[in-house]
Amino acid sequence: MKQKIYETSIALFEKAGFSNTSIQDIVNCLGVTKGTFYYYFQSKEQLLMNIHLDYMERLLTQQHEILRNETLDNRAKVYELVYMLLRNIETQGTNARVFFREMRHLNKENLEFIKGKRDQIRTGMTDVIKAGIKEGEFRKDLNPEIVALGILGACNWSYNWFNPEGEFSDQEVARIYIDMILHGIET
Amino acid sequence: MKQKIYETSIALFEKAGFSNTSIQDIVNCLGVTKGTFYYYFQSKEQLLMNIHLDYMERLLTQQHEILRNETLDNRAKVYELVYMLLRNIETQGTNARVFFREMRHLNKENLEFIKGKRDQIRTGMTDVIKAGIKEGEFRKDLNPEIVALGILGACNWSYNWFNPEGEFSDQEVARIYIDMILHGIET
Amino acid sequence: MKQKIYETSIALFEKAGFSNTSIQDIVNCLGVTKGTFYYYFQSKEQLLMNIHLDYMERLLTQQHEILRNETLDNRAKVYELVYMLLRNIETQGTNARVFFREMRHLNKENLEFIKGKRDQIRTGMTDVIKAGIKEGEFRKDLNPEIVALGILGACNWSYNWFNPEGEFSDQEVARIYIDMILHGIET
Amino acid sequence: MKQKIYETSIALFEKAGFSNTSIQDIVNCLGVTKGTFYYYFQSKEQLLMNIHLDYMERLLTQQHEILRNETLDNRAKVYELVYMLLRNIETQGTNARVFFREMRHLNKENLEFIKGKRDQIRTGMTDVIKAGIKEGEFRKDLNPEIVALGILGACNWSYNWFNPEGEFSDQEVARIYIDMILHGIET
DNA sequence: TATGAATGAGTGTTCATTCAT
DNA sequence: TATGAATGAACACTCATTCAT
Repeated sequence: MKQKIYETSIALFEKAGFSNTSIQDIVNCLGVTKGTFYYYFQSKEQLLMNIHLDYMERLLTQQHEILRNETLDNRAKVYELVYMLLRNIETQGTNARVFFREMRHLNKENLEFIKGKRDQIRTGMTDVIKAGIKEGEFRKDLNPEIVALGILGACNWSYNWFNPEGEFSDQEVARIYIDMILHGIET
Repeated sequence: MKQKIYETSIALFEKAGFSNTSIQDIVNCLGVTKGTFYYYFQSKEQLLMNIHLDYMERLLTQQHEILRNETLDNRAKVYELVYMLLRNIETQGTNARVFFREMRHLNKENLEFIKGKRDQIRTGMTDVIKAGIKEGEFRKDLNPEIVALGILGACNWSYNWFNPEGEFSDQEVARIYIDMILHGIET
Repeated sequence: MKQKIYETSIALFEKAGFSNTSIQDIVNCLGVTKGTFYYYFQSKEQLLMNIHLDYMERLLTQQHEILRNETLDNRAKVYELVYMLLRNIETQGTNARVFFREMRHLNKENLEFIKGKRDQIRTGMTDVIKAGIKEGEFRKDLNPEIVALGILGACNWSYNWFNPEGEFSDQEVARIYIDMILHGIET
Repeated sequence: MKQKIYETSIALFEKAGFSNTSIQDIVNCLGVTKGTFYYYFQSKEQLLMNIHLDYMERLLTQQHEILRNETLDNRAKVYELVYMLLRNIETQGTNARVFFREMRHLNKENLEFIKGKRDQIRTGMTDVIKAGIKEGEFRKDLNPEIVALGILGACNWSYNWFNPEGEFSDQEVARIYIDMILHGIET
């Protein structure tokens, strides 16, 4: 039941937004009553926090795998990170959209916590860029912080438009992005 | 007074979000009463729509200037477009954040309208990429639609982190982005 | 202008009801502003009271004419009274409907006053019935008060259905009513 | 509780009118909160609709009983119908007054529905008159539609003045009305 | 004679949450 | 484990009315 509430909520939050989805909407969808919701979740926000935590946990685990993989050079790591972000947005489109859109409905404390996690993603990317510069793989005249933010922006923004049924798969988009990031678009 | 309500609203919407900002909050800030708000605006949503229209209008006007400027080659146009987007996010940070975050609170009809405008920005960028490919300025082996989305993502995402008081100005960020986009980060 | 406000109000009150018609609605219809309304009328209720007073005044004047006409016997007076009531509902349908429906929106004092006037109509009818009984024109075994209320009910109720464009004119309805009242419907 | 809200509402609607009775007024009367009202009723109007439906249902059931009673001739049926209408106005005075006065506060759809039901009462009466004319019980030179409207008017109007504590009972009024309707008031 | 800005009390309605059962 | 009745605070919005100009 807890799982069912969790999944139904995500689906509804994506469709109508967190604010516009009432507990009543959620339990109506499941044919139970509001009491049931509060048996499993302390509050509406705690449910939202759960969704965020799960999403971040998954991302951080995958990032961790990539970063500690010593068989990859930094070029390959950037590729894997970009692909990982896009893949998660594709395979978990609903969760991803809820994550990116509804973060602001967390209270201050929870928000800080999630922002901290999100920052780990950013610093992970930044560190790879920095390492690549050190190793001579990447140009040293481009600020690694800004470059990382640019790459993350390109990836994260795709939650707005990425369509799994569309012409391009997550892998193809990742390939194009990496090609552009590594070699530029100029002839 | 209309202008004062408009500006106060944007400030509050940014701080707390559209849903979490009540008309009461807005008018309290100004020391007037709710009636006054409704004297100037038909509804809370119409105010939000006004904010969106203004923001898009400004962007589209500036984009138009760039696109029709025949002294610029496509490389220069991409630069100007990137700079324009970042500059607007810097100089109108508050408006920009409200724009990107609260779009979903428009009703269906208004949302479609604004999405149409937003699409003009996207096709503007795409067209420049395509033209650049035709002119031999840009590589022909990278899909222009995806490239455009990548560039816009990198730019737009900056509303999340861009800080006018920070180390880098909009112009510097634009320069780094363009350098990366045109030449890549690889050595 | 006062007259224009007066007439527009009646039209709107009939369409949407007194409560559901705002001063704004009224002045919008005339292309003026609310201040103008309050220049001519002290309050929304005072306007309603004016409408009621006018309607009653007209009715009472006409009733007076009939009652003091010595060339008519009581039978003829009943006919004239019935015809007068129906005619007013026909020719002033809008006013009539506002009168009958919105009386309750007057405050206590005004309501009492109007009810007093309305009672004069009732006692006028009752007195004619009583006189007719005395003169031997009408049966003495029917309570004149109840009979008067029955006749008034039949007439007044017609504001609910009377349609000037319909099959029957006010005069024809009056003739049928009087025939029924005087002779009954039984063979 | 639902029943209590229902009854309290009717009482208040009668006293002050539908528009002038707020949900707050209703729940104050019961010492509960507005939430409770909305737990049982979807809206203020739905409650009004319930009141109307109940009233009409009761009337139509009773009418049905009379019409299908084959032991009654048409004369007797008219009597029973008149008595039924007056009896309901007497015994359910409050409901009746709310019914007659507040019908206009229903929305278009609901209003049409209720008007349809009300029309069944009218056509019921009309049909009896027509049948009576066919059977030779009633005069054939009086239009049955108009006659029916006259009778209904006399009856329905009584919601304005009928007082159960008054000199005359519903039965006595019905007897006088029927006598007048059948035989007329002329000597 | 008319405007237009502003008020303030009120409206119907929503909803996260609680709690006895 | 789940219900269902109830709360109470909040919300967007309306409107008759006032008043300086």
